[in-house]
Amino acid sequence: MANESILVVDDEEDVLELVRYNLDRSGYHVETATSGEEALAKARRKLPDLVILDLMLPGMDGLDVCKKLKNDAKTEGLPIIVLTAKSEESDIVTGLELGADDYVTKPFSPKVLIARVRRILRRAVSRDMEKSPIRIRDLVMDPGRREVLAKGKHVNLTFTEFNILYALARRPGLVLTRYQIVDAVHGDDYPVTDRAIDVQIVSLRKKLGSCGSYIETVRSVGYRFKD
Amino acid sequence: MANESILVVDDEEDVLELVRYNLDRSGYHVETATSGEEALAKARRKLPDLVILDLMLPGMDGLDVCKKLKNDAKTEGLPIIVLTAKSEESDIVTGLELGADDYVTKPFSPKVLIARVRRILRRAVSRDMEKSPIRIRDLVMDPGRREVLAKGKHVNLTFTEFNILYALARRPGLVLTRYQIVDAVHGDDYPVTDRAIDVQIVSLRKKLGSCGSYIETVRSVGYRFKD
DNA sequence: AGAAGTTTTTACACAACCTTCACGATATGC
DNA sequence: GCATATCGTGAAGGTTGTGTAAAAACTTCT
Repeated sequence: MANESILVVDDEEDVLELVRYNLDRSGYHVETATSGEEALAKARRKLPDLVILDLMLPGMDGLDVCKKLKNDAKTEGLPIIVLTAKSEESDIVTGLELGADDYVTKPFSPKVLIARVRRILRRAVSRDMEKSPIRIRDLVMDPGRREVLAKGKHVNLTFTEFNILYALARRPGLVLTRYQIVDAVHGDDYPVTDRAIDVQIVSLRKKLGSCGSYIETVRSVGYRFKD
Repeated sequence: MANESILVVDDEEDVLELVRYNLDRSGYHVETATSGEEALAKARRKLPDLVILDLMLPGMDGLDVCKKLKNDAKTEGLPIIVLTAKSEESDIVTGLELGADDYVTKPFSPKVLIARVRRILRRAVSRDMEKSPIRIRDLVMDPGRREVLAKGKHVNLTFTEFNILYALARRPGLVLTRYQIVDAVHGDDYPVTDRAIDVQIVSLRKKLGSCGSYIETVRSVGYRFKD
């Protein structure tokens, strides 16, 4: 896989180095910027896959950078992780409202940062994947439109139902455990009982009518889409 | 299902009880310790699958425990979740640098804790999974799909049958005792009579048809997959 | 804040499964 | 070839996992 590039924006040199070192070690390509202006310029010139943005910047504020990135058509889809001191809680909220995807509070552990980076990038990748519709026998799923057709008839699924079906239908034959399904729907370590999945499966099968039997139960393991 | 054992270390009795109650309910086996020394002793005596460690301990500090666990060859691979009060942020970082795998800040919700526990434990398990299919003569096993083909024909195996066959087929020619097989299927110390294996073997051979003869009996030792 | 819709938990029945048991079959050592 | 330990096998019983409905807990919208 082409290794993703990450733009890190912070005015403190040592933070920059710490982050660069760790991301490097995890196989990412790192660009840096020490001011908001530089960050915007670099982001526009060579679109990175992710921006890690300190909110405390000299001159142009981190929140402004965030806003500008989200307002530019070219960079609006760019995921942003906001870096902030614990005390600036309100900034976190503002940041997230402005479109940041996640935040990490200083002081942060490299491990946590890397984990967040991975999660965000994984999400981005799967967003790309979601472009091409899936067609299996008489079931069609269009991830872009979030639309499902079973035997040509439109089926109305909820958010969770759609995601579960998509996770299964994307890799027919592959068995997913209930917790893998939870991950696919809500991201890592979302706290639910596994029985929640069963309930969703029931209503999925019901809504899908005769296509409902495409979802197979693999006893004491999980579920799979019939191949 | 093999239930994992978790060692919980905290000096406050009520925290201990809260954690125990919730982990119990989720099907884990819980051991407890109220001091660092006790924790180290118990961890070494009977290796748990995971340690939940409060950093605030009387006597030996939680960080020391963490360090000691990571320095002992026997326990270095042991995943650790660190429990800590919100205010001790710097300890979290230190903890993670010392090799802790995750942290939860007090006060914590049981749900979140359980989710973290699951994630950590799952990591260990799923490393085994996602393996490539095995092909021996006219038998094919795909662990990701939990699918078996004998002479090109699909064979429907139960959870236990599949696991036994997989354990044997993974190392053709190697003899496994009945208890090694039990371990492979249910994890350590699962209480069954060894005759239970025989019964499973019978139905396996029956279902596999002519491929059934690939499973050889090694009298007074166990079974093996014919090489 | 209330309502509508969605998701999760809870509880229970039922079916599938695993283990045990009992006894016959088969191998092994003498 | 006989005695003995070990294995094969069918049936019974207990355990576990799943389907399902209904209630509780969240969300979102008004």
